[in-house]
Amino acid sequence: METPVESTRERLLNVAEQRFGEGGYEGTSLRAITVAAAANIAAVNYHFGSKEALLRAAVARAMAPVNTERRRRLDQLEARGGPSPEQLIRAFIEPGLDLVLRRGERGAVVARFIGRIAFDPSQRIRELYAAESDPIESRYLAALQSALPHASPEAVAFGYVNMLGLLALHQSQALSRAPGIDDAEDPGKLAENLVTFLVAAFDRGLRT
Amino acid sequence: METPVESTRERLLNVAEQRFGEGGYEGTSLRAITVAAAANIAAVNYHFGSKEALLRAAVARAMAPVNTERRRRLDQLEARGGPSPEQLIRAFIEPGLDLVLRRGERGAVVARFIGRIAFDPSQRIRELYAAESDPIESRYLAALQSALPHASPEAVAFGYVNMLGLLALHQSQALSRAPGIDDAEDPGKLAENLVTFLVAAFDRGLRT
DNA sequence: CTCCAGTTCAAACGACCGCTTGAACTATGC
DNA sequence: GCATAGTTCAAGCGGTCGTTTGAACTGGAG
Repeated sequence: METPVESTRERLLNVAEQRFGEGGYEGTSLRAITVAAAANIAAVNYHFGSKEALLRAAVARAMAPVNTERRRRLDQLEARGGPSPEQLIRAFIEPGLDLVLRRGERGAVVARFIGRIAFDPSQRIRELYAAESDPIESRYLAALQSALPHASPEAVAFGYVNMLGLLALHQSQALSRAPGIDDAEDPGKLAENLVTFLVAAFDRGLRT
Repeated sequence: METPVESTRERLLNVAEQRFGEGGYEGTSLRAITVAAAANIAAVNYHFGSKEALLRAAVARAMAPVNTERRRRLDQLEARGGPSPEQLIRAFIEPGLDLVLRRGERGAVVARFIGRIAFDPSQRIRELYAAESDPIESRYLAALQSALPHASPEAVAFGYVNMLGLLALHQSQALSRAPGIDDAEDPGKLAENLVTFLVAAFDRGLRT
């Protein structure tokens, strides 16, 4: 059996990250969420205040473990000194794919939610995601720069946004329509493929 | 002065690709489009039939020159025989960035529109884009496979979707919030950076 | 001038949107 | 038993959505 009792607030967050991940922010109505969560519409405004506040809470909850794991890995790598590009890329990618995709059905839902919100059509929504991941961004950029001393800051930043984008893309599962690709088959294999792809690009694909 | 006469139909398409590119499909209302196009709301249903049909027409019109150029380049490369991965990547990326970004303000609008629609939250919308680019997809996959005989079909497909995704990402200008990145500064330079990045990834970043 | 197909228009349709209200329910502390 | 704070509820608010309607306008053909 599932958890016997789940608060209305938790049910709303769970359904919100599922529906927002499927249809985006604009494409998902509060009514659709509350019906699926067996809650009253007013419950959203009672517990969160507004639709956007519900999204904000869902993003914060979903990102928290990913951010924590990334911080932990960065701390660990920096303590040992001089991490390689591959180690840094792993420390960024794996918490986003592994940690989240390995948690079964719910993990995939969370991953898709994060990936979808990160590149939502609305800039307002994207900034909401960015605010949640910004604190670690500068740390990664600095660490990558140290690991790639021959690359210009612009080149490092270019590689970073590409890494961020590709991760979000695979998280959102928006490209599963592509031929011969079955992302969710083995998350670990996907993570390995993505890391290999990015390591090669960082190593030899950045203009000075 | 601008073009003196522009049909209602053309004005609707122009404004549609601008607004859809800014706010996404769900986030843009027909009223916002028709007001900006100085047209009546009913004109949309008269000329196209529905909101989705307007989007479909806008996607078709925006993709047409890109597809044509990609086909032309593929024909040319295959006529000469045995194109390299870099040549194939250029033949895919440059029509999407160059050809479209070099056309000034309107070009950037078209690019953002295409990039945004390609990864819209709604699967229905994404398929609408996919239908427009599918015909060439299989040609690219086959050509890439020939150029990378050591890579498995899965690896080639993986590289292809990453290429597609990164192109869409840079077209959509969704990552301009990132630090030190100014995509639109020099589209040619962006194209070069992206090609270099992808060539390295394809050359050494694909698992067998 | 008349006609007519093509196009544009103001107005309204029903449906759905996010959000609010005020009452009803629930559980805990006294 | 009773008050009280926390939570849920049905109902409805004003507003916007995509779409439709039927009339008005337009310009060229006969």
